Amino acid sequence: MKRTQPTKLMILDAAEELFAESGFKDTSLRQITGRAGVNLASVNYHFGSKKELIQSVLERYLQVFMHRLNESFDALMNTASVKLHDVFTSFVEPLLALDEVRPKGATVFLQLLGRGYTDSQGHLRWYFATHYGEVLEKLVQLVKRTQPDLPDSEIFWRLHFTLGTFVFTMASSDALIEIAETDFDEAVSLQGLVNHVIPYIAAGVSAPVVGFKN
Amino acid sequence: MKRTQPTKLMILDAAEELFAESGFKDTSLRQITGRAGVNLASVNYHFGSKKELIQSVLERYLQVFMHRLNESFDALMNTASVKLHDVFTSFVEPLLALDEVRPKGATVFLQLLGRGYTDSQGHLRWYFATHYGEVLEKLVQLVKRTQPDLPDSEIFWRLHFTLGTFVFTMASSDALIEIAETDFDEAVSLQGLVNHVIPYIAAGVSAPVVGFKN
DNA sequence: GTCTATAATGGGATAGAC
DNA sequence: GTCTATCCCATTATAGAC
Repeated sequence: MKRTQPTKLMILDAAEELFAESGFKDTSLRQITGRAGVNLASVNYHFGSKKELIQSVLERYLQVFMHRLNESFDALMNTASVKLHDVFTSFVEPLLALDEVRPKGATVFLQLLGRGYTDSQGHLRWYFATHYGEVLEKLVQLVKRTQPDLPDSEIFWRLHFTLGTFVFTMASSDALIEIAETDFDEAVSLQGLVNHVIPYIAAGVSAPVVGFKN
Repeated sequence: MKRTQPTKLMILDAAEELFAESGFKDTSLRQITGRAGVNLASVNYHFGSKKELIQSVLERYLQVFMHRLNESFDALMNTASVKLHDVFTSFVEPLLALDEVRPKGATVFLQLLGRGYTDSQGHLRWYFATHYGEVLEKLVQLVKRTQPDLPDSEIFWRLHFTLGTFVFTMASSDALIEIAETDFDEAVSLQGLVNHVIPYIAAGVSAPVVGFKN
């Protein structure tokens, strides 16, 4: 009853907060162990290196999120008429489920995602493709079904635009929510922010196709 | 005739390349002076500190870009019927003008913008608001004119989503263009990428307004 | 203005006692 | 598993000769 938490968990919890706030490179092991109240050397004992610590932090969320997202997609693929809005809405439940992994889990995860994408030069993209390619493929199939006239390459572009919208928005969600509060008297939660962004990206992905000059 | 270039310029040119590639934090003064072929100490002599060097690199582009963008907006505001698509298209000319500042200037500028927004925790957002608030205000006015039914707060949200789409896309433009090349046999230039993204963001901003739960 | 040399700091990682 | 002490490295920045 007096035990607080295993050191390994304390490190993970402190690390993810700091990573989300300041990015991976700008967070030192000394800051992490300081906040966690554990010894500096314990990071290397439990994780081997800072790099592996970063991976562990991300994986704790990715496992839960991707598993649930996969199930959401499966359910949707067995549905008669799928709307694009439904495809993006199926991200919501898996995302909010992360609040059970950790307090503020959904927010932190999205911020980490943003950090991972911009800090580490495509490393995360490669990790996604190799570890969760199957889930991503289902996403493409679902979008394809709702937008049968969209060429494959255009789906590729628009899903990447969407990723950018989402990741950037969530990486700066704290600032955005604060501005909305002070400038527009709107008290917005993370869920509310997601509700705002879904119509935006759904409209973008389903925009009419025009002739392009590349 | 034998003079290559002033040291100060050599530093700026080398710095912006490395910053765009790897971010501000991940680029050391040693890398910069190494590529520029100048002495390490000259950075502090000419710029005072790394921080001021970063500012100088950004300002060289921002001055040109914002000045031209302001003119584009002025021209548009004197036009009878403005379409949303026109508003976003008015970013194109000021952007491409940056290729005259430096080779690959437009690409580099957009990548720097992405870096600045994600690396430095809202510092750049504040800089924008204080130095170029007038131009941003014109943007809001123009969008308002094309979307009279959109509440102010919704314009705020959607313009930030748009910023995210744009910045993220451009920060990873190299990777995206390479993927399009290998996976879809599409040879896309930066201009082509911009052409792809404009319909997406225009559709997002003009999406129908729905009732929200915040 | 440019150079060498070096100060001052902070980073990740580890050896070895407990 | 945990701690102290330390190593080794890279960084930014500066002092001072030229």
